[in-house]
Amino acid sequence: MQSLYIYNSLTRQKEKFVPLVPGYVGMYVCGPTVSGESHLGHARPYITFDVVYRYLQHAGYKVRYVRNITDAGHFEEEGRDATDKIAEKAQLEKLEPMELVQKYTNLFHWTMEQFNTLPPSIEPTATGHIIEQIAMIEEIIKAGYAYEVNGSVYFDVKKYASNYEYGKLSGRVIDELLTTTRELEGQEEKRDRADFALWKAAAPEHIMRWKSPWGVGYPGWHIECSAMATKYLGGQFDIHGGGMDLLFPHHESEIAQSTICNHQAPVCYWMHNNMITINGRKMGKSYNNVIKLTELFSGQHPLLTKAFHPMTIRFFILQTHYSSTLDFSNEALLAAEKGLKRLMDAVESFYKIDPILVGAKEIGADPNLEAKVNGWLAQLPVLMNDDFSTARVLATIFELVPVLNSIKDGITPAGALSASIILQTQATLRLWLETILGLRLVQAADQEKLQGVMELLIDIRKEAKGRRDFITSDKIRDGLAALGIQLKDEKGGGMSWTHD
RNA sequence: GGUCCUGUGGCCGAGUGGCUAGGCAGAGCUCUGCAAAAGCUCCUACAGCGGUUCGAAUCCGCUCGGGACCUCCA
Repeated sequence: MQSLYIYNSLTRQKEKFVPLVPGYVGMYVCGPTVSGESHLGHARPYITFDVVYRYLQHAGYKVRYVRNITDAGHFEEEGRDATDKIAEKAQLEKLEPMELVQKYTNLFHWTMEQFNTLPPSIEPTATGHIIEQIAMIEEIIKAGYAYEVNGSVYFDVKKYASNYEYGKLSGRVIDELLTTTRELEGQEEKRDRADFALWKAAAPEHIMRWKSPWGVGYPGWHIECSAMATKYLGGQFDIHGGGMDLLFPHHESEIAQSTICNHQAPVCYWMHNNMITINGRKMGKSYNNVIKLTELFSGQHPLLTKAFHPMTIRFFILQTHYSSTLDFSNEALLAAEKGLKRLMDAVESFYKIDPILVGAKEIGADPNLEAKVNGWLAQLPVLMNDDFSTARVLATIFELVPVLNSIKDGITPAGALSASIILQTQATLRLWLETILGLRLVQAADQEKLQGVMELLIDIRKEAKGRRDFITSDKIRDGLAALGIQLKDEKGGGMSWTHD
């Protein structure tokens, strides 16, 4: 297998992927904050890194994939209102904080299943790692890179920057950060405006609170990822993923914290997915333009004309390279839906072809076509190794679609391809579409009864057509169409069907 | 204001200096009781202006447009 190249945000170039320990990969991806429902934008990193996870496994690596659940809550804005986001919402909904967190965690898991993403190896929660976070903060203080004020602890960015590179990942210039004139409230405690909180003292009414060496409070914004990544992946690990919007300050600060505690740069390859936009603007809370995933699945949103299947969304996302912005629109989703259906229909009927039954020989009759097919199949790993180019992988698979359909329809003679190439193509398509890209083909296992019913109806329709009783045959076809099942006459009198 | 990304045909989107991306939509043809599906064919674009080069969507510069981050954000 050729080498995998990954675009590393840290070095701003594609680099050959070499794991720290041969055969093993440690990967950390920033997970959801479970204080509310996930929207389309959140789906992108989880699907992107699901494919990365799948591909690394396919490449033979034993991967430990860690994706956290942020359930301790981030702060609306430093000091403006020391209310934990989760605590605030909980009061509105009259729920216990942990009850709220559980509700949205469950919903998140359900959504991930809909998308057919594999569960991570470890899914640690922030609240379950308060001890580790406190220990890490203590270490940073001991090392002299943090200071305590009134029960809160802040990271000393200026000091860190004098010995290490702060801003390397995000391209920030430390002096600019230090001299920015913009005023934020509640900064009095900090020695410098670029400093960030490691631990915050909790106001009396604050619901989520833990005891610490500095008094009762709650962990700061960035420390959970450093603590959990270190615990499960070690002081240095291979891949860290997340959205581009986390580059600064979140990941930059994560590097700083971990570097102090572990005495090395924590991550070898930083990967960042780009944003999903809507009308050219980032989809995000702050812009008030989000479409929740449940709205997408149900079609209940003013911008949507119908419900969209999770696989359509997965396909839609994979049709673009993860590092490009992806513009959402109802129209774009409709196009993705149609394309996916055409692809899957072609592939599914091709899977049913038995090379022996169709009379394929050991040597194909059309060497040209064979060469083309082989060429496309061989191209797939090459494209994927080029920084996970799922868009080009899909485009290449689409090249095969006319060939597959034409074999199915008997337009291309059965023996054009050799039996072994037919088998190999079937296996390769399954591998890429299902195992690597995670596009689930068959809807459900309850298809058996439906299959039987359909065979019966097809029999009746064939008989009717035989007597040129088109009233009956059309009734069957139209009736099924009304139920969302499309019956298609094929050459030679056969019939096949698909449904939405 | 600072840092960075980006501008591709009706729409979405790949594109490593030279060879057709692909999808959706549209047009024609074939097949067909009709239909649907499918196959074949057509639609060949790279914001603008300069420059480098035998040759640029692809490199450089400028102009114009769009966006992201700098604050919670996938």
